[in-house]
Amino acid sequence: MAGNSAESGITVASRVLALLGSFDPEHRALTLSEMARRAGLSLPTAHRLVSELVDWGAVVRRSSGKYVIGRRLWDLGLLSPTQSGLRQVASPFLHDIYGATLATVHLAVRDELDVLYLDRLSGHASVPVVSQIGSRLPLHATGVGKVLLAYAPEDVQTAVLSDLTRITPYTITQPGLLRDQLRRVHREGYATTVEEMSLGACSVAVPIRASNGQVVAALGIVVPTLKRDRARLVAALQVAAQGVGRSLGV
Amino acid sequence: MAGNSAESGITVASRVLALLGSFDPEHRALTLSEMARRAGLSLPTAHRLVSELVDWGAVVRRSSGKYVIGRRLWDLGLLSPTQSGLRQVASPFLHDIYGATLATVHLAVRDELDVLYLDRLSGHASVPVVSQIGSRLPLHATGVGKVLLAYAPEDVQTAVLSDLTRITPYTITQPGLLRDQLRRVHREGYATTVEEMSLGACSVAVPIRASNGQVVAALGIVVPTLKRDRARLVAALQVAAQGVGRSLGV
DNA sequence: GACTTGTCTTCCACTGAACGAAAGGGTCGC
DNA sequence: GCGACCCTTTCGTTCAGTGGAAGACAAGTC
Repeated sequence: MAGNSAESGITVASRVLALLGSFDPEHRALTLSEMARRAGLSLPTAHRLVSELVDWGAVVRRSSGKYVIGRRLWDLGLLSPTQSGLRQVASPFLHDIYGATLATVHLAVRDELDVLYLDRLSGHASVPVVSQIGSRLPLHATGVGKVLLAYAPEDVQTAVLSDLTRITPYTITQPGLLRDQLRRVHREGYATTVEEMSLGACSVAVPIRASNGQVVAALGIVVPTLKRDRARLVAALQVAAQGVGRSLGV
Repeated sequence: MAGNSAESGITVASRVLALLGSFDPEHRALTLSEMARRAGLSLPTAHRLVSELVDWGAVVRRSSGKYVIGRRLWDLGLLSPTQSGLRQVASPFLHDIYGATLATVHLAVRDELDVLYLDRLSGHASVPVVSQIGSRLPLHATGVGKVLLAYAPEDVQTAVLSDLTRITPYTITQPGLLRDQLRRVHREGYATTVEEMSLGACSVAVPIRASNGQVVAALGIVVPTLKRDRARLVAALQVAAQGVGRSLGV
């Protein structure tokens, strides 16, 4: 998880970015002192920079004593063409799947050694899942992750296989076993997990291919149990994935 | 639309922000020179700052010769608690509405003198609409806009009413007429538009109230025509809006 | 009441990071 | 060949940014 920053970087820009980087999904609201500490800056410096971020157009905002990410950054992020473009194209197909399965539906891409969730669609009665839009989870313990890993470059695969953290008792931690599964993903065109990420949740996922055949994302669902209807779920997913791929242009 | 920047601000932070601000929904991919020009910076300065943004964790990214907003900024923006929190709570209810109406569904808040779209949900066969998640539209020409305007402070209302830009031949540009409609929103609990934003599109919208009664957002749908079933649409929206409000906590 | 511990904010003298002019390369199209 | 775009690098000057120290306020604790 997390964990870059690294290189000192004595530039102002890097300090600004360090300040913004002090926010993460578990720390969405921070006091000035917390931000300064997490960013490794002196308090006066943090104060000045944060004030500029506030004065400008709501990049960060004060909310009941703490600082939070503001609207301006929210909509700036939405301009990211790859994330938002894919999301927008895929959106109607996600609803199709949701309509057909009533399961939690995920659209995800690989970001380095993690799954990055681009979209999540869940109803009132869906299985509780840990994923959130914008959050990252390990590649080896999720359905979409296994798909993305199966089509990832060799060096990514070896890197992931060399560090299979256990999350539940059912998480696959043996490299050989996982490699077998990845091969099967290639053969059968879909991946599954059974309580490997969270107890009581199973998942099925398929790749989304651009017109050139390249796997650019994955589409998956989370269900309470993988009963007999696995074939039906896979079929629904594949129809949607092909639809997304065709709409992608590239 | 748009349009702050204003105050020069000779600080580095402001330059970084100016560079990021050179992106907008119509300019999602820019060359270095374009960014420098739009941000009012010299080319070497822009080059250095942008390089830092790239070197750090993909705040911006090069994509086929141009620069685009990167993943890091995308997920930073998603940490914004107000936007994402509301979105997440409302999401299942949006699907309910979609299921009941098959129309394009909108979740929006007011941002200064504009509607800011937090979420949009549309199917394959929905009416084409201009809104995008993260985009802004005028308050006076959209269904959700009228709702948000009706519950906005007096000074916001007068500001908006004093500048009613015409968008289609049916856009309401007479302050008196719009004020009447706003009063009706209070009375009847919903707002409508008929081709006021784009030809061939009508809309219905209702307010979302937090537990304290405050209107915090609006929920709306876009349909081809407002036939007899207006009452049914309003009912579906109100059920969902109450559901969101109850789930909101505050 | 005074004392601790936590916020955030302001001041100010020193210094080194950021600036832009100018020049070096790359790649198009004509 | 030329011109018109891009992007990148170098380098000396200068001014913006830095952190120590101290002030201001609020919430506990004794």
